[in-house]
Amino acid sequence: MRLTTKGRFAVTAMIDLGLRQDKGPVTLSAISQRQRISLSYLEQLFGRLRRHELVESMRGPGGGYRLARSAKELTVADIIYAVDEPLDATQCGGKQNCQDDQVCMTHELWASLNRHMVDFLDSITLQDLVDEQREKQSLSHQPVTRNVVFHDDRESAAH
Amino acid sequence: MRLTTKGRFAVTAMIDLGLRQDKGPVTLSAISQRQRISLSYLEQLFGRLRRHELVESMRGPGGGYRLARSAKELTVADIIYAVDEPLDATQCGGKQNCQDDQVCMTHELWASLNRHMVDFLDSITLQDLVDEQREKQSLSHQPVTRNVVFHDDRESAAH
DNA sequence: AAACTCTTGACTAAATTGCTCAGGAAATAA
DNA sequence: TTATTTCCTGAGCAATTTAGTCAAGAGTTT
Repeated sequence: MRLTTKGRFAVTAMIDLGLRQDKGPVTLSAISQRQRISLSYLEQLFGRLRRHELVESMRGPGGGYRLARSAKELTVADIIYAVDEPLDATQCGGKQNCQDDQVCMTHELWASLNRHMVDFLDSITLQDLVDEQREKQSLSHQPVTRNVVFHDDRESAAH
Repeated sequence: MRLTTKGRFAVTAMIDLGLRQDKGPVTLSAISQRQRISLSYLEQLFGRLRRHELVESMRGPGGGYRLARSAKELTVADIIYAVDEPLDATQCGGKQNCQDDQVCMTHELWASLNRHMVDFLDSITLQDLVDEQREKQSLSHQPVTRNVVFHDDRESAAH
């Protein structure tokens, strides 16, 4: 399980889609404008999301993308795996050049943390994130900046 | 919060250190051999870990590294932040080129998922991982491969 | 002095990120 | 049929990151 900005772009776009798909298919150019992600990059990401059957596409005017399943049955882990592809994490990658116990231990260390991560990200559904987002929007129409705490404490401590 | 193989190397190395530091300082070359991570790369990683005061170093024969605090007070998030540095995640990075609500929404989407991740990784201590590892080693001295399930189901489905 | 270990910095090949650009292919509307 | 809209594909690319190598040094111990 790898977590980079690529996966984040995908999750962001999927939340946008989840928030709006009730009014029919959502075009990539709309998502591009709202979320400030380049159209071409979105096309790449949605190509993968489609091939992994997380979204469905419709061409032509009035077309766009729709979720292929209910947002409740779509987890963050699903999305990240769709765009972030394989990654075997361990050096020996399950293959059997794993000759002594020590390499297997490295193997095990990884697998362990990885399992934690996957379990966690698999427990968050797209619906959760959509709901969270709807709540925030209905609560305040003031600048949302107040909510954006982030991990600034850590970062300012680092520098 | 970014999660790449770099962070994993660091966590692996720290678990190795946690498992062995009771017998005195642990050298990087020992970790390098056990975990199959290049010595030079470990040197880079431990430079950061030391500067963030997660580990202490001792030079000369018999020297090596030791945890700077108890493994209970060291979380996975600490380690990952130490080696993976800043990363502002949002496009506007807290700065005020965030002119309309829409950019702020992207902002908010990120911050939200990020908070989930940080909370989670902050809840796992190095001690947790060390204990888990000790348990596994004492349980079986058979090849550990059985435990390594990973996400193969997902990957084989993809290809 | 010799051996050991950390420490720093310069450099590098390969991969990944986040695009641009150029063309198609399918669906709809005129 | 033609124009328009949208998805779809692939090539290419600059910047950054990854995971190293190599070389020289600085502090400790024997």
